[in-house]
Amino acid sequence: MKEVLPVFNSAVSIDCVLFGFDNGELKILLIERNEEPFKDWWALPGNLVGEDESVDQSASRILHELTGLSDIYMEQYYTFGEVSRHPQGRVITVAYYAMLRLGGDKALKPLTSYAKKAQWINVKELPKLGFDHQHIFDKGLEKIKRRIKHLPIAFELLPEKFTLTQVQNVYELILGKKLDKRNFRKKILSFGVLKELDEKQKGVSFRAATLYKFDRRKYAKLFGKEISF
Amino acid sequence: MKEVLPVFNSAVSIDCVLFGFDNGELKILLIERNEEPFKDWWALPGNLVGEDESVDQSASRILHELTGLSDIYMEQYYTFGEVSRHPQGRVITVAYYAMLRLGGDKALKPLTSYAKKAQWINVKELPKLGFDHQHIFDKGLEKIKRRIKHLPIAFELLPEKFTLTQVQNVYELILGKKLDKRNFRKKILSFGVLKELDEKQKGVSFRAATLYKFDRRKYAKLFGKEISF
DNA sequence: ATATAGTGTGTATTTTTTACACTAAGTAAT
DNA sequence: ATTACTTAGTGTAAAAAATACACACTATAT
Repeated sequence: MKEVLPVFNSAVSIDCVLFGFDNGELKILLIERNEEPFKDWWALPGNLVGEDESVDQSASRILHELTGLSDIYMEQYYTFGEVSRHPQGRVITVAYYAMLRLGGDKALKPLTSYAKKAQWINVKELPKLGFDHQHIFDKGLEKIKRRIKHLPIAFELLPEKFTLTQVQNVYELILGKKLDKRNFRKKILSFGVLKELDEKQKGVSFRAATLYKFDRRKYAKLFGKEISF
Repeated sequence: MKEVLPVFNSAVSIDCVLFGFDNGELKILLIERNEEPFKDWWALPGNLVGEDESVDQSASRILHELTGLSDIYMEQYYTFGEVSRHPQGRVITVAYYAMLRLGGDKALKPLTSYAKKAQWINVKELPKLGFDHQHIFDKGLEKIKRRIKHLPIAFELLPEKFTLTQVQNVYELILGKKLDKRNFRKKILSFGVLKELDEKQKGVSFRAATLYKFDRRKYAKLFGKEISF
């Protein structure tokens, strides 16, 4: 298959921006690096692409190795290719994002010594990140802001069963503004991707809210909202 | 600056999908290759990224070398990273698109022997393309479809001065469907980015249409249309 | 003068978006 | 059991946006 090898002009890496929602907070998954450069710094989970895997496969593998998470569907959103973005040489990085339900259950355990640990960190209290990862994160946040306005993708952040107020909280956190309760409910239900359950919220010291779940089938049929001519 | 070179795991290339509108047709810029692999095939203008240029810079340079075009603002839209997409080895490619006004004036002249020629080709009569370029093109077309519904970016395809009917033609070609004339005009003017000129279309054997031009300042302020909550 | 071909325009209807405030239900404390 | 507290849950009117729809105008060519 390989006749003439192309010149290798840059290494290629993956960086992952994983958003999670927990305890009313929007969080992002970071690792504490155990290798130079930026040893002991916080950074996005990322590493070099392998020679025998597609970039999509690579993203899943790298995320798994650094955090122990698997079966996370991530979407590619941008490739960062400034010449000096990596201090040790030319590395072009392909960025992925995903939105995730956090449940406390899944423990984060790096499977390699490349990361000391992986941790969910509130986006409002981000530490200084290595490389150009702050920039990559910023673009990722922009991306999901646009995204949740087109597809009601934010359900991925929620537990299996959730209340409408929780959904609204997620939207408000991502968009960074308050929304009207009645209008929000009308709208979100109008997408037709939520199924009302016979069940109520438990363990609260006030009127329990109805639980809903997300209908993946109907969701799959939804496409972006667009200007109509 | 470089302390430890990262492993080179893949080469990185750029491919450009340039859309142009001319003579009522939506066209795309292709080159006829003069090098293996796919010698004598049509392909998207593309080549390897240089070590001392960002991917954005690279895209401009490569386009220039293969077609003679310069000062084209291109936007990155996706990175294709399947393992075997290039028959000679691992090459991950970053795809860019742009929309361009065609005027016949600018001649296309490859500045390197890598391409025999560059030519605008009607998207309805695309030849078989080398590599996975058909796929890259398809994704690019999807991208601009979504794009023109959010920003009235389609003006980039039109000459300096144009009629509303021309604008409508472009939209109909890209979206692949007929639009209502009165509603289209109402909508497109409502964006407030068109300036009506005192001038009329020339050289037609029927009532001449009013010419408009595009107001870049107002355009810059426009952002995507979004779901409101 | 007439045929032709594209230009240019308005209104009524429907749908979507927005703004806005009170009652209902469950828990906890007394 | 009454009360206080806290969040859940609901409707309507007004404004804005989207849609559907048809004919007269005007420049040119013959």
